[in-house]
Amino acid sequence: MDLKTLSNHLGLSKTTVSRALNGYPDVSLATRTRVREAAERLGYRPNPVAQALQSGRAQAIGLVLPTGPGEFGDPFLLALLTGAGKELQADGLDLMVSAAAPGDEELAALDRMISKRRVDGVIVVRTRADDPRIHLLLDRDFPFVAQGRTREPRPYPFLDVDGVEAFERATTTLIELGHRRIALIGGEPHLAYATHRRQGYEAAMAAAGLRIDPDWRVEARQTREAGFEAAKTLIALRPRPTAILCNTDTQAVGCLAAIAEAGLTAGVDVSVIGHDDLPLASVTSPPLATMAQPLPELGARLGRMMLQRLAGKPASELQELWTAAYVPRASAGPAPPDDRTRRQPSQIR
Amino acid sequence: MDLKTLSNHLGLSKTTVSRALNGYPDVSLATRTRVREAAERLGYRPNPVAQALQSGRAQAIGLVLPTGPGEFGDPFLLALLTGAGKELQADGLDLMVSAAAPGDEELAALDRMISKRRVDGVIVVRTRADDPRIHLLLDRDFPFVAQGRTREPRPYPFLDVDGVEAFERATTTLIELGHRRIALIGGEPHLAYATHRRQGYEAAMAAAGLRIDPDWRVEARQTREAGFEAAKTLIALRPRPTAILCNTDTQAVGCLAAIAEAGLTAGVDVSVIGHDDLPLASVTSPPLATMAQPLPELGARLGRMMLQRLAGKPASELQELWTAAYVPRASAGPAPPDDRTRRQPSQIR
DNA sequence: TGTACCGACCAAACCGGTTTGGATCAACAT
DNA sequence: ATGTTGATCCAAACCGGTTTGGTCGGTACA
Repeated sequence: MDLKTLSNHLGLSKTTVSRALNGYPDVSLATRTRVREAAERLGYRPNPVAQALQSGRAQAIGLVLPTGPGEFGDPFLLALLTGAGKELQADGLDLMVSAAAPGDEELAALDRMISKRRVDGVIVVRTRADDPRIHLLLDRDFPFVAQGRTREPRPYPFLDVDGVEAFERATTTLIELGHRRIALIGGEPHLAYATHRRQGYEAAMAAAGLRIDPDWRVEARQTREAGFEAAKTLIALRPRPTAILCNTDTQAVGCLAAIAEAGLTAGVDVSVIGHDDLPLASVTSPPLATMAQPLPELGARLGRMMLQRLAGKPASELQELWTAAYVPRASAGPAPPDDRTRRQPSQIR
Repeated sequence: MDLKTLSNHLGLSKTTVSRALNGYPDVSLATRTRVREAAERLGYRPNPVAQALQSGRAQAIGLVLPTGPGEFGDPFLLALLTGAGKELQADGLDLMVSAAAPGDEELAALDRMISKRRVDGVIVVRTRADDPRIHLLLDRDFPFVAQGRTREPRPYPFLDVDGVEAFERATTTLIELGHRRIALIGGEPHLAYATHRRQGYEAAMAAAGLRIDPDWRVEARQTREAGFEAAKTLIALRPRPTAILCNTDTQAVGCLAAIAEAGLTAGVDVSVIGHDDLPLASVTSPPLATMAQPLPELGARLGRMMLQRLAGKPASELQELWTAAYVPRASAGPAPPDDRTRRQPSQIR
């Protein structure tokens, strides 16, 4: 059922039928309702491909999934995608997904998407500190929204969860539990959020007047294995840190394994806090305390921001910073008593 | 840079340039190469929307993600999506993703996709025993491939991992470890794979001459909580089952928690085997033995099957059954000795 | 010399919508 | 009687490609 068939059927021109369906006022109300009823009854659906050709808009948003070896099957991304997809769908936009490993492959996928004009905008996920995707999109003046911030000075729309604040709070939480020797397994510095979280940790330590031993601050990749190795090094230090903050839950899981292997108990001898609240965080032993992001809501908001961007809202008004929630679990407990006494001798005397 | 500009630039007609680029033989070789070089140099890219309108093919494949409350952020789906996406991309097809909860919403999403003709084919994931999506697609004669089988009698393309074989093997493995009282936490019967896995369990028990106590076979939803509750019931039985097979890892994780709560040790007092090899399976305590599916390969194969289907290959030649791999981990250990002796008294005397 | 055929190229139609720039006609004003 | 105006409706152009059904000049064959 196409427009021509429908208009013949009604004894009207294509033009009038089209305008009637789109609610133009130069079609009489009577005709308008007659056309709409016939369209409904005959199950007429405008061909979106033809509409796209005419309007120049593809009615679709692109999303390139970074699926590197380490990031395989990340629940984080799927949740984001779901949230954004539903929001876009409500406005008749489809979601076009392409999977590519970070780096050239990913940039090529992005380039293909936008130069083929199959999408009207792009959602960039897992922004990196110096992100070539952001450069590409800004250079081409192509509409996009980013999940996360970069060092890019030009304004662009983003939605981020405040990593500084999150790790400030995680660190403060540990300090309030009596910890003084708090270590950090940070992420690789090219990841924007890794840098932010490190800054939050440093700020909270400084605010509490606690010195950070250089040995306490290590960098590791976002894998379980890297977390395991980094934690082993930290545990071997003397005096041993009583708490370890991990850049992500994935690392934290490796960290828990290292603690167990050393014959120590996580949450008792050494406390651990991660970030992301991945599904596995609640099933580790002990369950992992972590900073949670409201993933479906983040995705939904990204979708809505994309719509607003396409509607012409300036980038500078589309920049939001959300706050992570602390999820207390058994891996974060009070500092071991001997440690407390050593650091607070006045209370003993 | 569109076709008209390019042809003006070359002093040729749109027709000739189009035919040159598409390699028609009624354009002289000289002209053909000249056109191709100019197109390359000027960065001409045919507008896929215009091509889609003309050809009637959308150059995209649809995929509806079932994202119900319980299945939020399933790594399984993302891996599948990635594998399929890469394969399709190689053939110039994009992947259009829509997220919807199983049920009416999901069917509506599917209906929208195909009646809008925005996709040339559909990949159906997580097939259910009596799947309305399959009915819809077969009724409309719309090309698709399914991940998993249903009770549908009409032939259609599918790629499935043999659940019967997988749980036969899991059961046999437990029997070889000395277990005799083996219980099953099955999935809801409307899930095709749940039924298959149950059949495999029953077949292996029968083949070993072992009776299945009716109490040992319970059904539970695909959640951690349901697995926890089901396992609690099983553990309370006397004599207690020495091994529990779980329909999915998600349930198995709950099962492990129930075992720990009862003061028992998984892999020693009660062995557990799951299915799927989710990332979290390797970090539970103890690590979870499970049956693994080669997810990226499954996705890639689904993508290639879709291409073959579009190329006209008959459905009956696009039906594959793959085999899951057993991943031994500490949650599956030898049967407790007292149990063995009771069941094999001849060796004691 | 006529005509059949072939290689190389092209104008126009087409895909299915939307937009542009009228056309038609009744009511109203001058 | 003559414009003017406003309410309706429509033919044709357009979006950017592909396909159809040619044209045109030259060579081969009878």
